[in-house]
Amino acid sequence: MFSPTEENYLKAIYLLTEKDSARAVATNELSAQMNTRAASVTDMLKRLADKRLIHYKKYKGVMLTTSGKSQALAIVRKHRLWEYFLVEKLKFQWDEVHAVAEELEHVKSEALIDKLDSYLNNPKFDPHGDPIPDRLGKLSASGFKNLTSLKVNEKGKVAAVIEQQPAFLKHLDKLHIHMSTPLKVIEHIAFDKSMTISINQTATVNISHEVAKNILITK
Amino acid sequence: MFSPTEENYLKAIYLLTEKDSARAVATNELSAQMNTRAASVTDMLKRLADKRLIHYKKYKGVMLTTSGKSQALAIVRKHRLWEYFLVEKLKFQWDEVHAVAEELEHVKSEALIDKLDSYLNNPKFDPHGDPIPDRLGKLSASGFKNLTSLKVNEKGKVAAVIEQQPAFLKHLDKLHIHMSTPLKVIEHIAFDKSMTISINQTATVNISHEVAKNILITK
DNA sequence: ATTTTATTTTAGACTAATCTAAATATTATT
DNA sequence: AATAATATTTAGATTAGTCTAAAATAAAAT
Repeated sequence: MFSPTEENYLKAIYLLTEKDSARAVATNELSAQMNTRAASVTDMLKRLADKRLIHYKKYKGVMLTTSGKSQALAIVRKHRLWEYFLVEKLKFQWDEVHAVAEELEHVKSEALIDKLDSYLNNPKFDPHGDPIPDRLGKLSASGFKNLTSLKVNEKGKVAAVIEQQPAFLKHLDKLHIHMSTPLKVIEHIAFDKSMTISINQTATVNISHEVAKNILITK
Repeated sequence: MFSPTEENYLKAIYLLTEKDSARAVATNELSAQMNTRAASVTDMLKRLADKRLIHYKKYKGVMLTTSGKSQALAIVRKHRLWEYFLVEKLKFQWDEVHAVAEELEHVKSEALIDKLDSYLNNPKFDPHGDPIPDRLGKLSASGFKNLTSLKVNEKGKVAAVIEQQPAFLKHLDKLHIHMSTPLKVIEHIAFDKSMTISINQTATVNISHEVAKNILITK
Protein backbone atom coordinates (compact mmCIF):
# COMPACT_ATOMS: atom_id res chain seq x y z
CA MET A 1 0.00 0.00 0.00
CA PHE A 2 2.34 2.74 1.26
CA SER A 3 6.08 2.55 1.82
CA PRO A 4 7.49 2.76 5.37
CA THR A 5 8.87 6.19 4.47
CA GLU A 6 5.51 7.48 3.29
CA GLU A 7 3.97 6.10 6.48
CA ASN A 8 6.57 7.91 8.56
CA TYR A 9 5.82 11.24 6.91
CA LEU A 10 2.07 10.79 7.46
CA LYS A 11 2.66 9.88 11.08
CA ALA A 12 4.96 12.86 11.59
CA ILE A 13 2.39 15.28 10.17
CA TYR A 14 -0.29 13.73 12.35
CA LEU A 15 1.77 13.94 15.54
CA LEU A 16 2.73 17.57 14.90
CA THR A 17 -0.96 18.48 14.60
CA GLU A 18 -2.38 16.08 17.19
CA LYS A 19 -3.38 19.01 19.45
CA ASP A 20 -4.52 21.32 16.68
CA SER A 21 -5.49 19.43 13.55
CA ALA A 22 -6.51 22.60 11.70
CA ARG A 23 -3.05 24.12 11.42
CA ALA A 24 -0.60 23.62 8.55
CA VAL A 25 2.80 22.01 9.12
CA ALA A 26 5.87 23.77 7.70
CA THR A 27 8.49 22.02 5.60
CA ASN A 28 11.22 22.80 8.13
CA GLU A 29 9.15 21.46 11.00
CA LEU A 30 8.82 18.19 9.15
CA SER A 31 12.46 18.06 8.19
CA ALA A 32 13.37 18.45 11.87
CA GLN A 33 10.90 15.75 12.96
CA MET A 34 12.08 13.34 10.26
CA ASN A 35 15.80 14.05 10.45
CA THR A 36 16.06 14.86 6.75
CA ARG A 37 16.79 17.95 4.68
CA ALA A 38 14.04 20.34 3.66
CA ALA A 39 14.63 19.47 -0.01
CA SER A 40 13.83 15.82 0.69
CA VAL A 41 10.63 16.84 2.46
CA THR A 42 9.52 18.90 -0.53
CA ASP A 43 10.09 15.91 -2.81
CA MET A 44 8.02 13.64 -0.59
CA LEU A 45 5.23 16.19 -0.14
CA LYS A 46 4.72 16.23 -3.90
CA ARG A 47 4.38 12.47 -3.94
CA LEU A 48 1.96 12.43 -0.99
CA ALA A 49 -0.11 15.16 -2.62
CA ASP A 50 -0.28 13.14 -5.86
CA LYS A 51 -1.69 10.28 -3.79
CA ARG A 52 -4.28 12.61 -2.22
CA LEU A 53 -2.96 12.00 1.29
CA ILE A 54 -2.19 15.65 2.02
CA HIS A 55 -3.30 19.12 1.00
CA TYR A 56 -0.16 20.88 -0.21
CA LYS A 57 0.36 24.38 -1.59
CA LYS A 58 3.91 25.46 -2.38
CA TYR A 59 5.41 27.58 0.43
CA LYS A 60 2.15 27.24 2.41
CA GLY A 61 2.77 24.08 4.39
CA VAL A 62 0.79 20.90 4.58
CA MET A 63 -2.33 19.33 6.15
CA LEU A 64 -3.62 15.76 6.08
CA THR A 65 -6.63 14.92 3.93
CA THR A 66 -9.33 12.69 5.43
CA SER A 67 -7.68 9.72 3.78
CA GLY A 68 -4.21 10.78 4.97
CA LYS A 69 -5.45 11.19 8.51
CA SER A 70 -7.03 7.77 8.63
CA GLN A 71 -3.79 6.26 7.29
CA ALA A 72 -1.83 8.14 9.94
CA LEU A 73 -4.18 6.96 12.69
CA ALA A 74 -3.72 3.37 11.56
CA ILE A 75 0.03 3.72 11.93
CA VAL A 76 -0.23 5.44 15.31
CA ARG A 77 -2.55 2.63 16.42
CA LYS A 78 0.04 0.03 15.46
CA HIS A 79 2.86 1.94 17.10
CA ARG A 80 1.05 2.32 20.41
CA LEU A 81 -0.30 -1.24 20.50
CA TRP A 82 3.21 -2.60 19.96
CA GLU A 83 4.55 -0.32 22.71
CA TYR A 84 1.91 -1.68 25.05
CA PHE A 85 2.85 -5.24 24.09
CA LEU A 86 6.56 -4.61 24.61
CA VAL A 87 6.06 -3.19 28.11
CA GLU A 88 3.20 -5.38 29.36
CA LYS A 89 4.22 -8.73 27.91
CA LEU A 90 7.92 -8.58 27.10
CA LYS A 91 8.80 -6.45 30.16
CA PHE A 92 10.68 -3.68 28.39
CA GLN A 93 11.18 -0.39 30.28
CA TRP A 94 8.97 2.43 29.02
CA ASP A 95 11.98 4.36 27.74
CA GLU A 96 13.20 1.45 25.61
CA VAL A 97 10.17 0.73 23.47
CA HIS A 98 9.91 3.66 21.10
CA ALA A 99 12.66 2.69 18.66
CA VAL A 100 11.49 -0.93 18.39
CA ALA A 101 7.86 0.14 17.88
CA GLU A 102 9.05 2.44 15.06
CA GLU A 103 9.93 -0.71 13.14
CA LEU A 104 7.06 -2.96 14.20
CA GLU A 105 4.49 -0.33 13.19
CA HIS A 106 5.34 -0.90 9.50
CA VAL A 107 4.52 -4.61 9.44
CA LYS A 108 1.58 -4.94 7.08
CA SER A 109 -1.20 -7.21 8.31
CA GLU A 110 -4.67 -6.16 9.42
CA ALA A 111 -5.16 -9.57 11.02
CA LEU A 112 -1.97 -9.20 13.02
CA ILE A 113 -3.01 -5.90 14.58
CA ASP A 114 -6.56 -6.99 15.31
CA LYS A 115 -5.39 -10.20 16.94
CA LEU A 116 -2.72 -8.33 18.90
CA ASP A 117 -5.37 -5.87 20.06
CA SER A 118 -7.60 -8.70 21.35
CA TYR A 119 -4.67 -10.50 22.92
CA LEU A 120 -3.85 -7.33 24.89
CA ASN A 121 -7.55 -6.84 25.82
CA ASN A 122 -8.03 -3.70 23.70
CA PRO A 123 -5.94 -1.27 25.73
CA LYS A 124 -6.98 2.38 25.49
CA PHE A 125 -3.65 4.04 26.37
CA ASP A 126 -0.04 3.15 25.65
CA PRO A 127 2.71 3.01 28.32
CA HIS A 128 3.32 6.78 27.95
CA GLY A 129 -0.37 7.57 28.47
CA ASP A 130 -1.05 8.33 24.81
CA PRO A 131 -4.43 7.16 23.51
CA ILE A 132 -4.51 4.13 21.20
CA PRO A 133 -6.90 4.65 18.25
CA ASP A 134 -9.37 1.78 17.73
CA ARG A 135 -9.76 -0.06 14.38
CA LEU A 136 -11.83 2.83 13.07
CA GLY A 137 -9.32 5.44 14.15
CA LYS A 138 -11.33 6.64 17.11
CA LEU A 139 -9.46 7.93 20.18
CA SER A 140 -10.61 7.78 23.77
CA ALA A 141 -10.94 11.38 24.82
CA SER A 142 -8.55 11.99 27.67
CA GLY A 143 -9.37 15.36 29.19
CA PHE A 144 -5.90 15.49 30.70
CA LYS A 145 -4.50 18.77 32.03
CA ASN A 146 -0.97 19.93 31.68
CA LEU A 147 0.92 19.86 35.00
CA THR A 148 1.92 23.49 34.45
CA SER A 149 -1.78 24.50 34.53
CA LEU A 150 -2.45 23.14 38.05
CA LYS A 151 -2.84 25.72 40.84
CA VAL A 152 -1.07 25.60 44.20
CA ASN A 153 -2.46 22.76 46.37
CA GLU A 154 -4.15 21.14 43.37
CA LYS A 155 -3.65 17.37 43.19
CA GLY A 156 -3.76 14.80 40.42
CA LYS A 157 -2.20 11.66 39.03
CA VAL A 158 0.24 11.34 36.16
CA ALA A 159 -1.81 10.35 33.11
CA ALA A 160 0.62 10.76 30.22
CA VAL A 161 3.89 12.27 29.12
CA ILE A 162 4.39 14.26 25.93
CA GLU A 163 8.12 14.04 25.27
CA GLN A 164 9.22 10.41 24.94
CA GLN A 165 13.00 10.64 24.67
CA PRO A 166 14.75 8.06 26.85
CA ALA A 167 16.71 10.89 28.56
CA PHE A 168 13.46 12.49 29.72
CA LEU A 169 11.82 9.22 30.79
CA LYS A 170 14.91 8.19 32.74
CA HIS A 171 14.83 11.57 34.50
CA LEU A 172 11.24 10.87 35.58
CA ASP A 173 12.25 7.41 36.78
CA LYS A 174 14.90 9.01 38.95
CA LEU A 175 12.22 11.29 40.46
CA HIS A 176 9.96 8.26 40.96
CA ILE A 177 7.39 9.77 38.66
CA HIS A 178 5.48 7.12 36.72
CA MET A 179 2.08 6.56 35.22
CA SER A 180 -0.56 7.14 37.98
CA THR A 181 1.89 8.62 40.50
CA PRO A 182 -0.02 11.14 42.73
CA LEU A 183 1.36 14.67 42.51
CA LYS A 184 0.49 17.89 44.35
CA VAL A 185 1.56 21.43 43.49
CA ILE A 186 3.36 23.18 46.37
CA GLU A 187 4.55 26.36 44.65
CA HIS A 188 4.96 28.05 41.29
CA ILE A 189 8.26 29.94 40.94
CA ALA A 190 7.59 32.92 38.72
CA PHE A 191 11.28 33.63 38.06
CA ASP A 192 12.01 30.57 35.91
CA LYS A 193 8.49 29.06 35.66
CA SER A 194 9.73 26.05 37.64
CA MET A 195 7.41 24.27 40.10
CA THR A 196 7.79 22.69 43.49
CA ILE A 197 5.67 19.56 43.75
CA SER A 198 5.17 16.74 46.17
CA ILE A 199 5.51 13.29 44.69
CA ASN A 200 3.48 10.41 46.07
CA GLN A 201 3.06 12.32 49.37
CA THR A 202 6.68 11.61 50.21
CA ALA A 203 9.36 13.56 48.32
CA THR A 204 9.10 17.28 47.59
CA VAL A 205 11.14 18.50 44.63
CA ASN A 206 11.54 21.39 42.25
CA ILE A 207 11.10 20.59 38.56
CA SER A 208 11.84 22.84 35.61
CA HIS A 209 9.16 24.24 33.33
CA GLU A 210 10.68 22.12 30.58
CA VAL A 211 9.90 18.96 32.56
CA ALA A 212 6.52 20.08 33.91
CA LYS A 213 5.11 20.94 30.52
CA ASN A 214 5.74 17.41 29.35
CA ILE A 215 3.60 15.82 32.08
CA LEU A 216 -0.18 15.42 31.76
CA ILE A 217 -2.43 15.00 34.78
CA THR A 218 -5.80 13.41 35.52
CA LYS A 219 -7.88 13.21 38.70
CA MET B 1 23.67 -3.72 9.68
CA PHE B 2 22.20 -5.50 6.65
CA SER B 3 19.24 -4.49 4.52
CA PRO B 4 16.08 -6.62 4.54
CA THR B 5 16.91 -7.65 0.98
CA GLU B 6 20.40 -8.78 1.91
CA GLU B 7 18.91 -10.71 4.82
CA ASN B 8 16.44 -12.38 2.48
CA TYR B 9 19.17 -13.56 0.13
CA LEU B 10 21.21 -14.97 3.04
CA LYS B 11 18.16 -16.74 4.39
CA ALA B 12 17.29 -18.15 0.96
CA ILE B 13 20.79 -19.54 0.48
CA TYR B 14 20.67 -21.05 3.96
CA LEU B 15 17.28 -22.69 3.46
CA LEU B 16 18.32 -24.17 0.08
CA THR B 17 21.33 -25.81 1.75
CA GLU B 18 19.79 -26.64 5.12
CA LYS B 19 20.02 -30.39 4.40
CA ASP B 20 23.42 -30.28 2.67
CA SER B 21 25.42 -27.25 3.68
CA ALA B 22 28.43 -28.28 1.57
CA ARG B 23 26.78 -27.80 -1.80
CA ALA B 24 26.81 -24.64 -3.90
CA VAL B 25 23.56 -22.84 -4.80
CA ALA B 26 23.04 -21.88 -8.46
CA THR B 27 21.99 -18.41 -9.54
CA ASN B 28 18.78 -19.71 -11.10
CA GLU B 29 17.87 -21.63 -7.95
CA LEU B 30 18.12 -18.41 -5.99
CA SER B 31 16.22 -16.39 -8.55
CA ALA B 32 13.37 -18.93 -8.32
CA GLN B 33 13.41 -18.87 -4.51
CA MET B 34 13.49 -15.06 -4.36
CA ASN B 35 11.08 -14.36 -7.24
CA THR B 36 13.58 -12.16 -9.05
CA ARG B 37 15.50 -12.35 -12.32
CA ALA B 38 18.86 -14.07 -12.54
CA ALA B 39 20.52 -10.74 -13.40
CA SER B 40 19.34 -9.25 -10.10
CA VAL B 41 20.73 -12.23 -8.24
CA THR B 42 24.14 -11.80 -9.86
CA ASP B 43 24.20 -8.15 -8.80
CA MET B 44 23.36 -9.02 -5.22
CA LEU B 45 25.85 -11.90 -5.07
CA LYS B 46 28.64 -9.47 -5.89
CA ARG B 47 27.58 -7.21 -3.04
CA LEU B 48 27.31 -10.09 -0.56
CA ALA B 49 30.72 -11.37 -1.64
CA ASP B 50 32.23 -7.90 -1.07
CA LYS B 51 30.86 -8.06 2.47
CA ARG B 52 32.38 -11.53 2.98
CA LEU B 53 29.02 -13.14 3.60
CA ILE B 54 29.31 -15.65 0.76
CA HIS B 55 31.93 -17.48 -1.27
CA TYR B 56 31.19 -16.62 -4.88
CA LYS B 57 32.97 -17.63 -8.09
CA LYS B 58 31.42 -16.49 -11.37
CA TYR B 59 29.33 -19.26 -12.98
CA LYS B 60 30.16 -21.59 -10.08
CA GLY B 61 27.35 -20.81 -7.66
CA VAL B 62 27.48 -19.65 -4.08
CA MET B 63 28.03 -20.88 -0.51
CA LEU B 64 27.69 -19.07 2.83
CA THR B 65 30.83 -18.07 4.72
CA THR B 66 30.92 -18.69 8.47
CA SER B 67 29.81 -15.12 8.99
CA GLY B 68 27.06 -15.41 6.36
CA LYS B 69 25.77 -18.58 7.93
CA SER B 70 25.57 -17.09 11.39
CA GLN B 71 23.69 -14.09 9.98
CA ALA B 72 21.31 -16.44 8.18
CA LEU B 73 20.72 -18.45 11.34
CA ALA B 74 19.88 -15.27 13.23
CA ILE B 75 17.21 -14.43 10.67
CA VAL B 76 15.81 -17.96 10.64
CA ARG B 77 15.69 -17.80 14.44
CA LYS B 78 13.65 -14.61 14.32
CA HIS B 79 11.33 -15.97 11.65
CA ARG B 80 10.55 -19.16 13.52
CA LEU B 81 10.17 -17.49 16.91
CA TRP B 82 7.67 -15.04 15.45
CA GLU B 83 5.77 -17.91 13.81
CA TYR B 84 5.58 -19.63 17.17
CA PHE B 85 4.32 -16.43 18.79
CA LEU B 86 1.69 -15.89 16.10
CA VAL B 87 0.27 -19.40 16.48
CA GLU B 88 0.63 -19.90 20.24
CA LYS B 89 -0.29 -16.45 21.50
CA LEU B 90 -2.23 -14.69 18.76
CA LYS B 91 -4.06 -17.84 17.62
CA PHE B 92 -3.22 -17.67 13.93
CA GLN B 93 -3.64 -20.86 11.88
CA TRP B 94 -0.34 -22.51 10.94
CA ASP B 95 -0.90 -21.76 7.25
CA GLU B 96 -1.36 -18.02 7.87
CA VAL B 97 1.84 -17.14 9.68
CA HIS B 98 4.58 -17.40 7.08
CA ALA B 99 3.94 -14.11 5.26
CA VAL B 100 3.65 -12.09 8.47
CA ALA B 101 6.81 -13.66 9.91
CA GLU B 102 8.63 -12.69 6.69
CA GLU B 103 8.17 -9.08 7.75
CA LEU B 104 8.66 -9.44 11.50
CA GLU B 105 11.97 -11.24 11.00
CA HIS B 106 13.58 -8.02 9.74
CA VAL B 107 12.88 -5.95 12.86
CA LYS B 108 16.30 -5.11 14.27
CA SER B 109 16.59 -5.54 18.04
CA GLU B 110 18.58 -8.18 19.88
CA ALA B 111 16.70 -7.36 23.07
CA LEU B 112 13.36 -7.88 21.35
CA ILE B 113 14.21 -11.37 20.18
CA ASP B 114 15.78 -12.45 23.44
CA LYS B 115 12.80 -11.19 25.43
CA LEU B 116 10.39 -12.81 22.99
CA ASP B 117 12.30 -16.08 23.31
CA SER B 118 11.99 -16.00 27.13
CA TYR B 119 8.35 -14.97 26.98
CA LEU B 120 7.64 -18.03 24.82
CA ASN B 121 9.72 -20.27 27.13
CA ASN B 122 12.49 -20.90 24.61
CA PRO B 123 10.62 -23.11 22.16
CA LYS B 124 12.75 -25.58 20.18
CA PHE B 125 10.49 -26.06 17.14
CA ASP B 126 8.19 -23.74 15.22
CA PRO B 127 4.55 -24.58 14.33
CA HIS B 128 5.69 -26.45 11.20
CA GLY B 129 8.14 -28.58 13.17
CA ASP B 130 11.23 -26.72 11.97
CA PRO B 131 13.95 -26.28 14.58
CA ILE B 132 14.45 -22.79 16.07
CA PRO B 133 18.16 -21.87 16.37
CA ASP B 134 19.18 -20.60 19.82
CA ARG B 135 20.96 -17.24 20.36
CA LEU B 136 24.23 -18.84 19.29
CA GLY B 137 22.72 -20.34 16.14
CA LYS B 138 22.59 -23.87 17.48
CA LEU B 139 19.79 -26.18 16.28
CA SER B 140 18.17 -29.03 18.20
CA ALA B 141 18.93 -32.15 16.17
CA SER B 142 15.67 -33.67 15.06
CA GLY B 143 16.37 -37.11 13.64
CA PHE B 144 13.07 -37.06 11.80
CA LYS B 145 12.34 -39.55 9.01
CA ASN B 146 10.56 -38.78 5.80
CA LEU B 147 7.09 -40.37 5.64
CA THR B 148 8.01 -41.91 2.28
CA SER B 149 10.81 -43.90 3.96
CA LEU B 150 8.52 -45.74 6.43
CA LYS B 151 7.84 -49.45 5.70
CA VAL B 152 4.40 -51.06 5.67
CA ASN B 153 2.98 -51.26 9.23
CA GLU B 154 5.54 -48.80 10.55
CA LYS B 155 4.04 -46.14 12.81
CA GLY B 156 5.03 -42.66 13.87
CA LYS B 157 3.83 -39.17 14.64
CA VAL B 158 3.93 -36.11 12.44
CA ALA B 159 6.97 -34.09 13.52
CA ALA B 160 7.34 -31.46 10.80
CA VAL B 161 6.36 -30.50 7.30
CA ILE B 162 8.76 -29.35 4.59
CA GLU B 163 6.56 -27.44 2.17
CA GLN B 164 4.80 -24.55 3.91
CA GLN B 165 2.49 -23.16 1.25
CA PRO B 166 -1.00 -22.45 2.59
CA ALA B 167 -2.47 -24.71 -0.13
CA PHE B 168 -0.47 -27.66 1.18
CA LEU B 169 -1.16 -26.95 4.85
CA LYS B 170 -4.88 -26.58 4.21
CA HIS B 171 -4.83 -29.94 2.40
CA LEU B 172 -3.32 -31.52 5.52
CA ASP B 173 -5.96 -29.84 7.69
CA LYS B 174 -8.64 -31.41 5.53
CA LEU B 175 -7.03 -34.84 6.09
CA HIS B 176 -6.83 -34.07 9.83
CA ILE B 177 -3.08 -34.36 9.71
CA HIS B 178 -1.43 -32.00 12.20
CA MET B 179 1.68 -31.81 14.33
CA SER B 180 1.88 -35.04 16.46
CA THR B 181 -0.93 -36.84 14.61
CA PRO B 182 -0.23 -40.63 14.75
CA LEU B 183 0.16 -42.20 11.29
CA LYS B 184 0.64 -45.80 10.16
CA VAL B 185 1.65 -47.03 6.72
CA ILE B 186 -0.85 -49.49 5.20
CA GLU B 187 0.53 -49.85 1.69
CA HIS B 188 3.01 -48.43 -0.82
CA ILE B 189 1.63 -48.18 -4.35
CA ALA B 190 4.54 -48.75 -6.73
CA PHE B 191 2.71 -47.42 -9.78
CA ASP B 192 2.56 -43.75 -8.73
CA LYS B 193 4.61 -43.88 -5.49
CA SER B 194 1.47 -42.95 -3.56
CA MET B 195 0.84 -44.38 -0.09
CA THR B 196 -2.15 -45.62 1.83
CA ILE B 197 -1.95 -44.61 5.47
CA SER B 198 -4.12 -44.69 8.53
CA ILE B 199 -4.56 -41.39 10.29
CA ASN B 200 -5.03 -41.26 14.04
CA GLN B 201 -6.25 -44.92 13.97
CA THR B 202 -9.50 -43.76 12.39
CA ALA B 203 -9.44 -42.73 8.74
CA THR B 204 -7.54 -44.62 6.05
CA VAL B 205 -6.60 -42.60 2.98
CA ASN B 206 -4.34 -42.59 -0.03
CA ILE B 207 -1.91 -39.70 -0.32
CA SER B 208 0.28 -38.78 -3.29
CA HIS B 209 4.06 -39.04 -3.24
CA GLU B 210 4.11 -35.25 -3.55
CA VAL B 211 2.28 -34.94 -0.24
CA ALA B 212 4.07 -37.77 1.58
CA LYS B 213 7.54 -36.47 0.84
CA ASN B 214 6.67 -33.22 2.56
CA ILE B 215 5.82 -34.87 5.90
CA LEU B 216 8.45 -35.74 8.50
CA ILE B 217 7.88 -38.38 11.16
CA THR B 218 9.16 -39.10 14.65
CA LYS B 219 8.44 -41.96 17.12
C1' DA C 1 8.79 50.33 0.75
C1' DT C 2 13.21 48.49 0.39
C1' DT C 3 16.43 45.55 1.97
C1' DT C 4 17.93 41.66 4.66
C1' DT C 5 17.17 37.17 6.49
C1' DA C 6 14.96 32.87 6.66
C1' DT C 7 12.35 29.39 4.40
C1' DT C 8 11.19 26.64 0.65
C1' DT C 9 11.69 24.86 -3.88
C1' DT C 10 14.26 23.36 -8.04
C1' DA C 11 18.04 21.24 -10.50
C1' DG C 12 21.08 17.77 -10.76
C1' DA C 13 23.50 13.85 -8.69
C1' DC C 14 23.91 9.45 -5.88
C1' DT C 15 22.74 4.60 -4.03
C1' DA C 16 20.19 0.20 -3.54
C1' DA C 17 17.54 -2.86 -5.78
C1' DT C 18 15.44 -4.05 -9.54
C1' DC C 19 14.53 -4.86 -14.71
C1' DT C 20 15.29 -6.13 -20.09
C1' DA C 21 18.18 -7.30 -23.76
C1' DA C 22 22.51 -8.72 -25.33
C1' DA C 23 26.84 -11.11 -24.62
C1' DT C 24 29.45 -14.85 -22.74
C1' DA C 25 30.21 -19.39 -20.30
C1' DT C 26 29.04 -23.92 -19.27
C1' DT C 27 26.81 -28.28 -20.07
C1' DA C 28 24.54 -31.57 -22.91
C1' DT C 29 23.82 -33.72 -27.42
C1' DT C 30 24.88 -35.35 -31.53
C1' DA D 1 34.99 -32.37 -30.88
C1' DA D 2 31.68 -29.36 -32.80
C1' DT D 3 27.21 -27.65 -32.13
C1' DA D 4 22.97 -26.73 -29.69
C1' DA D 5 20.74 -25.60 -25.49
C1' DT D 6 20.86 -23.70 -21.00
C1' DA D 7 22.69 -20.84 -17.39
C1' DT D 8 24.96 -16.79 -16.04
C1' DT D 9 26.85 -12.35 -16.41
C1' DT D 10 27.27 -7.61 -18.30
C1' DA D 11 25.48 -3.27 -19.97
C1' DG D 12 22.39 0.11 -19.57
C1' DA D 13 17.91 1.88 -17.73
C1' DT D 14 14.42 2.75 -13.97
C1' DT D 15 12.43 4.02 -9.35
C1' DA D 16 12.34 5.61 -4.43
C1' DG D 17 14.49 8.24 -1.36
C1' DT D 18 17.99 10.90 -0.27
C1' DC D 19 21.61 14.70 -0.74
C1' DT D 20 24.10 19.55 -1.92
C1' DA D 21 24.09 23.85 -4.06
C1' DA D 22 21.67 27.37 -6.27
C1' DA D 23 17.41 29.88 -7.19
C1' DA D 24 12.97 31.61 -5.81
C1' DT D 25 9.67 33.11 -2.47
C1' DA D 26 7.98 34.85 1.92
C1' DA D 27 8.64 37.19 6.32
C1' DA D 28 11.06 40.41 9.21
C1' DA D 29 13.65 44.56 9.93
C1' DT D 30 15.05 48.78 8.85
